[in-house]
Amino acid sequence: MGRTGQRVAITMHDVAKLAGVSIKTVSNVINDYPYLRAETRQRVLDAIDKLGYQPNLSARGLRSGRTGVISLIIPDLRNAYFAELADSVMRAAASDGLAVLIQQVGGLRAAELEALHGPRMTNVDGILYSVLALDDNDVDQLDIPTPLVLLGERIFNGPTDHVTMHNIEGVKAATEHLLSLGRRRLLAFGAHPGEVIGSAGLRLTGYRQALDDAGIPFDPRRVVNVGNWHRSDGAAAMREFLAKGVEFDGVVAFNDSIALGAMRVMQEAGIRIPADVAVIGFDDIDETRYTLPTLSTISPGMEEIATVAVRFLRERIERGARAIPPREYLANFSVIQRESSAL
Amino acid sequence: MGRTGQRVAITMHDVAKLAGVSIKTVSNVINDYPYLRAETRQRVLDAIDKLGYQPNLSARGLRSGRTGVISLIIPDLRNAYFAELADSVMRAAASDGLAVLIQQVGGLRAAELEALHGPRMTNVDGILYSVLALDDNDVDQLDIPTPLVLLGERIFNGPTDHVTMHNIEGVKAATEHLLSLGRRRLLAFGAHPGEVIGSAGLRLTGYRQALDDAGIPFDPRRVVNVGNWHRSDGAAAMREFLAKGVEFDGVVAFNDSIALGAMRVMQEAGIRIPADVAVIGFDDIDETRYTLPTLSTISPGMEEIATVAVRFLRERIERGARAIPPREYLANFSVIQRESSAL
DNA sequence: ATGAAAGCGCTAACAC
DNA sequence: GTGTTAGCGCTTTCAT
Repeated sequence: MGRTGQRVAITMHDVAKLAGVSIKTVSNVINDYPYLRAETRQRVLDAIDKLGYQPNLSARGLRSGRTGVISLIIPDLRNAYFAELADSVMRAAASDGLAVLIQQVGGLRAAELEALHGPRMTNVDGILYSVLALDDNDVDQLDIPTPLVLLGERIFNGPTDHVTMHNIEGVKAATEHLLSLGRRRLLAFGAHPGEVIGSAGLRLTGYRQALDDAGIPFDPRRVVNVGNWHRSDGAAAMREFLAKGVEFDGVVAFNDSIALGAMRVMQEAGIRIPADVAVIGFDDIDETRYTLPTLSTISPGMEEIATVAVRFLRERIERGARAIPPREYLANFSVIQRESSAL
Repeated sequence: MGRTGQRVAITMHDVAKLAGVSIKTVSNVINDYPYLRAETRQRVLDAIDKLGYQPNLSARGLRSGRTGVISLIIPDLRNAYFAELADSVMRAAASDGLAVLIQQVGGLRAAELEALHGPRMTNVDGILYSVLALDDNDVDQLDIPTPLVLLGERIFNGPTDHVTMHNIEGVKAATEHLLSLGRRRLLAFGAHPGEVIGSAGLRLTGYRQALDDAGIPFDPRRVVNVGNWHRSDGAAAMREFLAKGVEFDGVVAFNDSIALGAMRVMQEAGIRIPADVAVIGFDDIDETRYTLPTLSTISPGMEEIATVAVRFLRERIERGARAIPPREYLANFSVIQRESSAL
């Protein structure tokens, strides 16, 4: 069959014959083997050019065990956060000559396991896995032969590298920012009941720490659960919360999307932002710069996360999946003040 | 070397030995060959299970010429439109058992050509190509052995399938919608000077047709160029346009992102939407449902585009890249009226 | 209904 | 510096 979808493919053999050398020499040229006569190399290069030869990546992958492809497991590209993460990862990977196979798993446990253990992993050099459905109890599931780097907050102390953000410190800083504006009745917006180790759990901890440090009593009525973290979920949760009549003058939202959904609902209800309620989000997705008002947020250092994650993965690919002890990396964050928390 | 990154891999041989059958029988089981004794099949299945065998996709790809991977060439995932397109394509592909390798080319000509002609294409069964940098003059570049389906507007009458949207009719309907509100001084927002065949050119044509049909003279001062179609470009273009002092009471934006950027700038300038200026966009990206005001738009039938494009590509993969004459498919669109063009 | 054997295109030992 | 050869793990004739 030969090259995908085509009946006849040009192989190294054809190039070798045309250049009057052996197939090994062609391989040497392609792989930049240094000890080649310049004239030989040029003859091979000419032949490659003339025939339009392209190396067959499946064959190379089979023989060498390297495909030049890494897989990125994420819940959902419609979530702006993950779309931006994917973009950053692809840029970082591209500069290492790696292609990225994105696997959307929609937060489904079975799909995440399939992506980790299914046959597709025989075809990629490594996996970047943004954990959502698995948690600390599933650490065993991460013991796979393929080089693996974890993103996200659900699993710490796994058998491999983990690159993530300062969740607690970031939300603590966000909360302190609203406190510094004189706001005292702050919503923790985006909690997941009972969760401790996921993003929602950590961020709630950051919120509580900031209140504690400021000597402000924690009021559980001001903890608002938001199941998923899409805009629509934030809107729905805020609608429901407003119906309860609990007073508040600030919103610490656990991500930007739900902050924007909530902001929209508050504005419908005649609440002025930031005059009546100050709002801060988390993620610094692009659209926070263009909403009305623009949204203050925590920039979690996504570019840094992507770069480091790809570097860690490349190191594991090159030196062996288990050759490096597990590493933990936390990217730097910063508070971005915009109109939604202006003075 | 064996399975990626691991020194020892379990192969069909191991399974065959354990099950006491030949390697061919194992292959038959895996590929659902029907004429197998149930008992044999079960014995093989048990052995697969026991050993944790996974077929090596590189080997299968080399031998069969099928990798089960298609590539999606798009400019940029940070653009919500393409993120949503990628999501839709991946869902459609997943239901056919295909994985998707996303290649971000950033609208760069060299990168698009590389994605079409580079070695990576030997590793995928087919390519979905959202054209941005190439145009009608590059039709020859599309003559590749890999099955190919085009998306977007830059190239018509190529040698292969083309799945796209009703650009002219969609913007015409958008324009008519604002006209039906009594608005007469409408901006065509997002033009590309001199472009005819791209999205911007087609959409401008739709705008002009609607004006012509309504007997309203075309005023070139109300055609606003916007280079890229990101939010920030829309904001910048609107800022510049407002400085000119040309009056207007409606904006027909050529995509949602620039509409949102422009809306934000108009609101800063004290313009009320829709009271002073009605706005309609194009694409129906998710966030148009949550902005203030929500954005009226044209829904271009993206789900349909993704489904049909994947189906066309699958047909070409199965029957041969050149076995089917070129097809053209236009998805259905609809006008979505929201607050930005409320009465 | 199952087995034997060839070979997809490449890389990597090992010669020379 | 360059050529020969084996073999990665699978699918696919061809036998039986």
